[in-house]
Amino acid sequence: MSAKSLASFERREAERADTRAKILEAAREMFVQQGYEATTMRGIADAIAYTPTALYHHFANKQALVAELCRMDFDGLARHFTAGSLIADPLERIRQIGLLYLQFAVQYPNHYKFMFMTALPDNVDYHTENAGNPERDAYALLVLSCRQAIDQGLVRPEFRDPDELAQILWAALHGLISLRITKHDPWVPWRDLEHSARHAIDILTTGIMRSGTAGTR
Amino acid sequence: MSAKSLASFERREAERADTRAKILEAAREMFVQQGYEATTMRGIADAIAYTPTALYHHFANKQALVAELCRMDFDGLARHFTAGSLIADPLERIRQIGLLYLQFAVQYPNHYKFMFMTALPDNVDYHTENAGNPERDAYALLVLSCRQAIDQGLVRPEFRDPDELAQILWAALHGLISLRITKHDPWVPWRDLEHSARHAIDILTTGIMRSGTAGTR
DNA sequence: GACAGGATCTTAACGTCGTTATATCAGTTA
DNA sequence: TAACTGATATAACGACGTTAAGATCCTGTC
Repeated sequence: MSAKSLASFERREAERADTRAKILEAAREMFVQQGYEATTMRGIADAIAYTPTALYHHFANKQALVAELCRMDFDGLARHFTAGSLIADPLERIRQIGLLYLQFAVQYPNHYKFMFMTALPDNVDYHTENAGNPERDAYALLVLSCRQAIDQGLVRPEFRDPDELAQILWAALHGLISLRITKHDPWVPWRDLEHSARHAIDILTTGIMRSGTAGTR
Repeated sequence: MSAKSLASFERREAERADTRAKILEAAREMFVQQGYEATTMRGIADAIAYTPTALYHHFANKQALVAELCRMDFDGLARHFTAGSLIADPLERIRQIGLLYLQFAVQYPNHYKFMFMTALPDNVDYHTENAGNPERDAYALLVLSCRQAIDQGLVRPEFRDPDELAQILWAALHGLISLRITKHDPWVPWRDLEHSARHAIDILTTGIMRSGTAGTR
């Protein structure tokens, strides 16, 4: 392969990456504004002046496209958390993680909906190589904080399992967020989300703490 | 209108109600087994040997059909709770409501998914006249229990709002349930649902209680 | 008993979706 | 220049929710 051919090969590859990025960008915008179901392959193609078929040369199908967006969003969430990973006190850090999580959900509700409220088929694998790394995986960060809280004797002895603890804490906030996203009826007189979330975090950390521990906040 | 015509009129009405019930029954079964999206009007029609068009003479569209099922399921949930409404102590009753809620979700996961994890368009109204009645509306029962707990001085003074309290409690369990329904990946090492739910209820009630109150369970 | 009216159901179709088999067309390579 | 390769387009398939137009059958009236 000549030097020239190498250069053109690289150029072609760059072009390919470019249209791929354009597809993702258009898909992200449509998805964020209209949600998963309302976003169609035809619509994405229209937005960037391609035919629907062209998308299938860059992504196997709609799910693969959407899995790629998902991957990027999980990375974004992890980055959203790095600021909070510095606080030393585990319980205080858990509180901060909760508030950052809420902030992410409020800021990007459709991303949130897609990341945590959409069941993807089993064959779709959107996990990065960062799984388990607390600096790149938000769940791992939460588990780590729980483990430290347990190890430092801050937690009631009934709750020795950091994963279970992390799941309970996560679920409490996810429940508040997802119920509001899903059920916007007048049936339930919803209270202010951030206010409720702060109270929930307060209740949970208090309920977890070994009685006599300082920091009722 | 003669006596005979009245009788036949009633018979026709009964027949109509009968096919309507058949549609609902088939729809429920398909929905419970395959979920909302996978259940098609054509499929329901096939199951009861009608054409898809026939369904539209009984329900305006798929959403209306599904709203009717929803209405019935909310009634079922409320009935699921009447057994638990008898316990006198409010906090203990809240614990029992939580466990019954979990039991319902485990027993009818697709009903649950449909009732609490599916966003219906705003124009769909599936609320019965029972809204607000603690004996027929599960949310109202939970709010009532929270209000009684507050009134009896069992709750920390920060949490005076029974609706907010009810929403936090509900959300904590809903989060556990819905995350497991949605995210069945290997990314998170999920713990046993019932075990986690019992711990969550324990954490929440402890976190809510005015310190010094008896019944740490 | 014949006949109009209305309710119930069917036939056939429309427009949408995700997806794919086939064709086209450009740039690269030989 | 001719073959090759990869990106894009055309046209179509089958499935979906839904609907317009007709068929069928029972009812009540004359």
